[in-house]
Amino acid sequence: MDIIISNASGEPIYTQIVTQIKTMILEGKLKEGDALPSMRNLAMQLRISVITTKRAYEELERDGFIESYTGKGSFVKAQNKELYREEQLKKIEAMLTEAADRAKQCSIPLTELQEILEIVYGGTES
Amino acid sequence: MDIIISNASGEPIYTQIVTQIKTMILEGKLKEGDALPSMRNLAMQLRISVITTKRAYEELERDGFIESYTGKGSFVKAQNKELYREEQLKKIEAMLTEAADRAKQCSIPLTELQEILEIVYGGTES
DNA sequence: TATAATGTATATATCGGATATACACATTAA
DNA sequence: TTAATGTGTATATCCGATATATACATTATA
Repeated sequence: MDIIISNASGEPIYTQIVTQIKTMILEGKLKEGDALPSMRNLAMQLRISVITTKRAYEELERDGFIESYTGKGSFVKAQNKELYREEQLKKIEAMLTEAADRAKQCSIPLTELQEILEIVYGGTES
Repeated sequence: MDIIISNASGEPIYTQIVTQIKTMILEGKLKEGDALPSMRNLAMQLRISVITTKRAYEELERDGFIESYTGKGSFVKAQNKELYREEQLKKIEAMLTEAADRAKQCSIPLTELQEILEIVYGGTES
C-alpha cells in the first residue's frame, strides 16, 4: 500500500488517503475483498494518528468503497464503479441545475448552454 | 432604500446587503447615477458597523455595480446587466466544465449530459 | 480463557478563514 | 473651518475543519 502524504500541498491528510485509495480501487489495483492495511498500521506507517486514518476509512465507507468490521479489518467492497457513477451523476445533475438556474436569470438560452457544454466536453482530451 | 437584515437566516450581513442592492439594480429600482445611502447612514439605519457596509459596497464595486468616491458618496454604475451577464457566463462555463470532466471520468456520454441539462432547464419555471 | 490484533466512541486541542468591529486618517463640499 | 463622505490598520470573535489522546468494544487465535 503505497500512500504518499505531502504536508506541503495544504490538502488535508485524510483527504489524501481517501483520494489515493479511491484511485487504486477504481484502477483495479485493489479488488473486491482485498484487505486494506489496518487503521493502526497505516497510522504507524504514515506517522499520524489512528483517528485520522479512521476518518479516511469512514469517508471511504460512506462512499461505498470499503467496509470495516470491528476486530477483523477493512476490506474493499464490490460494485464500486457503478456506485461511483451514480454518485457522480447526482453531483453532475446538481451542477447542471445551478448552471441552468443562473442562465435563466440572465436570459441565456438553453441552446447556448448546450453549445458551451459541447465545447468543454470535447475540449479537454481525457 | 429598504434593506432588511435577518439575523436568524445565518447569512452574513454584508452578503444580505450586497444581494438586495444587486437585485434592486438588476430590477431597475436603482438606476445609473443614483446615489446609494452613505456607508455611515446605512450603518446607522441597520445598527451595524460602517466597516460592514463598506465591505458590502466593496463587493458591489468589485462586481462592477457601483462606484464610490471619497468625500462624495457611492453611485450606481452603468452597463450593469451586460457585465453581470458576462460574469455569470464565466461561472456557468466553469460549472459546465467541471460537470463535463466528471462525466468523462465515468464514461457518461455528452448526449446524456445534454438531456439532463434540457430537463433541469425546462423544469424550474422562472 | 488470555492475549493481541482489530475497529469505535468521547472529549479535546489547534488552526485558519470568515465575519464584524473601533478608531484614526484622507478627501470633498459648503 | 466644519461636516459630510469614503479609506486603512489593527483587532476581536466565532465557527468549522483538521488532527489528536485515551479509553472502550469486538474478534481471532494461541
